[in-house]
Amino acid sequence: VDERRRRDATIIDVARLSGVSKSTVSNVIHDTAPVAEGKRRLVLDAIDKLGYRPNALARDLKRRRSATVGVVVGDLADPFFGELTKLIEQLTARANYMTILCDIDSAVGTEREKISLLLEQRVAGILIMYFGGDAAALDAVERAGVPIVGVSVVDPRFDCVATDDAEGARLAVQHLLELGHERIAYLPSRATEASTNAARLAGWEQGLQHDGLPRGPIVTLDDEAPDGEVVTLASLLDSPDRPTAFFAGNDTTAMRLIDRLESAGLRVPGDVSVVGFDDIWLAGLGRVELTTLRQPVAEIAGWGVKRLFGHIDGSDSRSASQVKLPPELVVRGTTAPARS
Amino acid sequence: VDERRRRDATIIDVARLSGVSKSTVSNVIHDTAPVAEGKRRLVLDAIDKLGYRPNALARDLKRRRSATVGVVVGDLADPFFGELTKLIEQLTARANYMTILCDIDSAVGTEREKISLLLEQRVAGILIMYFGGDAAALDAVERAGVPIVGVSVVDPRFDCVATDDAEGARLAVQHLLELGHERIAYLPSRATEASTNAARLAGWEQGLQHDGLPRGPIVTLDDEAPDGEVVTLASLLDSPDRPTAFFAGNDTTAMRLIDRLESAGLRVPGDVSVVGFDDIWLAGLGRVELTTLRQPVAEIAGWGVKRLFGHIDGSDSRSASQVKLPPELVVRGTTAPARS
DNA sequence: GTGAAAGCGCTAACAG
DNA sequence: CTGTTAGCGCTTTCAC
Repeated sequence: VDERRRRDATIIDVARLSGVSKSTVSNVIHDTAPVAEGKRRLVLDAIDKLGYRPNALARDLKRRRSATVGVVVGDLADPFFGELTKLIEQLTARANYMTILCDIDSAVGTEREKISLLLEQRVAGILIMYFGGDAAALDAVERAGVPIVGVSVVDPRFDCVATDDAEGARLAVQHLLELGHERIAYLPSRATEASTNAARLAGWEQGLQHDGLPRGPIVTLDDEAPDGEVVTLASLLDSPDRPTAFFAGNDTTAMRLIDRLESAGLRVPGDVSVVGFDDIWLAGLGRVELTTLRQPVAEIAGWGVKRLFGHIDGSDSRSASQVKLPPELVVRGTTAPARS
Repeated sequence: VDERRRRDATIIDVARLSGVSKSTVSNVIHDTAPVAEGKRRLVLDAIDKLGYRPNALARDLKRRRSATVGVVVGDLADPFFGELTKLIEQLTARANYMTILCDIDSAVGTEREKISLLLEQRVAGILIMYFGGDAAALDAVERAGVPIVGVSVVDPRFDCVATDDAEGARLAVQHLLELGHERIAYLPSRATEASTNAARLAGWEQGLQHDGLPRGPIVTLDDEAPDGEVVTLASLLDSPDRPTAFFAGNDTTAMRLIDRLESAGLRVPGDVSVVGFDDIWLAGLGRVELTTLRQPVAEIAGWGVKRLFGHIDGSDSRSASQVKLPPELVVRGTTAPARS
């Protein structure tokens, strides 16, 4: 006997047991029309007795919209995205929607397919924290008429809410310049999405230009063959004009960098200064004391979810617009004056 | 004109456009029966032309089972659970299932309700990383015949796969004893679930007993009124017989503890030793160098998902059994010999 | 090989 | 107030 194939109680079972019709049951469940008190009790009892639980699949099929939203994240293991995802899930739950999770692992490969699956599930909307840039995926979403909003991501093709990354980078550079640094490198992060990294890179360039300084190198921690203008950290350390400061694309990258620097015998911030981005909770620990740019993560999540639901219930317009929230420079112990 | 309410193309549209019946379309989509090559092409073309995407809601309703699993987590913002969740999502996706996420925020309050919603979605199974102990919630799952497996959680009422927490705690204590510590406190973590904390606590007690040593205090970082035998860290620091070592319930708690200790002027490991649990990636950083117990997180995720699918496809028996994976002591820089 | 038909469980008119 | 009815989009026998 396959116990699992036992059929769940349906609304019809409830109707039968309580001696009313399906509609009446539906009415007492959703309070969608007044029901005589006697029958209401009967129905409630029957529901209880049968352990009846409405079938969301059937409901959503009928309503032609589901109460789920898709959440696409680049790397859940990064504490910043863990926190952001957590907040999003909470806000979404509060709106009585469930969250379908997709971790893209910062790889473009699975993007199209995963989004396609989300669409098959008929999600009411998509919150995307990492966009690899697959135009076909976006087209599909568009054609399906499913609203999508970028959270901590910026792309002109859809609504976005993110920290003002360029501004943050400018603040970082400015801070470093004020400390007398002149050779400032940039270290993009892997978990962070391309456009975000690009914006931070642009801010870094601008900050430098503003002072008429040459752009420092773009660095990677990976020792694999660096492509293009990217340079490995290892190759930099021995260089005579090694940067005196690094601006990292996010906090975890910054922490990794510091680790590398220190195990190469350099002191932070004595020999080299480092500033991160995100201000994850760990950045504030006494042993880390990372100077960084705080992202207003709760606001980002709040805005993102709010805008998505604005689109879902049609109260919001369809035009793609960008909300940029200001980052805040948090000066801690990984930056110090440049040695002259 | 409400663009969003435009109906998606259905299988009937495809059938009409390609001049065949629904069944044939279904057959070419699922390759469930041979279809003449000519018709097959026609159908494929029509699908492409219409941008047809099967409706998972309808499919699942008909099949009476959905291709989703519910994932319940206590605190996604904790890096350990972020990573575990990520792994679970990947494995689940590989099995062509989608993941519905529920963050319980380590609060029992929402547990019953969230699980109920998962059941309404007719998830094929539930993976639970945090169980507050709500028996009614469990009953409901049971009655619905939905398989549930605990991941990094142990409870006799369902299948579980977790690190051998007691063993880990014993190893921690043993390590500390070997270093000459005699007053060893335990600091449970908040993100971690009660039974897990209990197991670690039990292991800690056992380890101590084994050497005939008295149990040290159970400590909390919160300065709110501690209940029962729990004592605040603050009250301990001034005490003449302050512990010389702490065993923390997880790495983030350990890192918080170190922070507190150090800002109170104590040196770690000079004055007091600390060992964590989990071995999250950050624990290995040069600045942290946390001595901890490594959980085999990939194995846990792998086993958990595997067992869940074993139940889903009926190949696994229904009896609740516990899989315990061995932790590994990783000695780093937060433990040192006790000062005599 | 292919199509017709019977639902899956529920909602939403619409009558009474 | 309450019941009847007509689907939502798809899978799955079962004939032809």
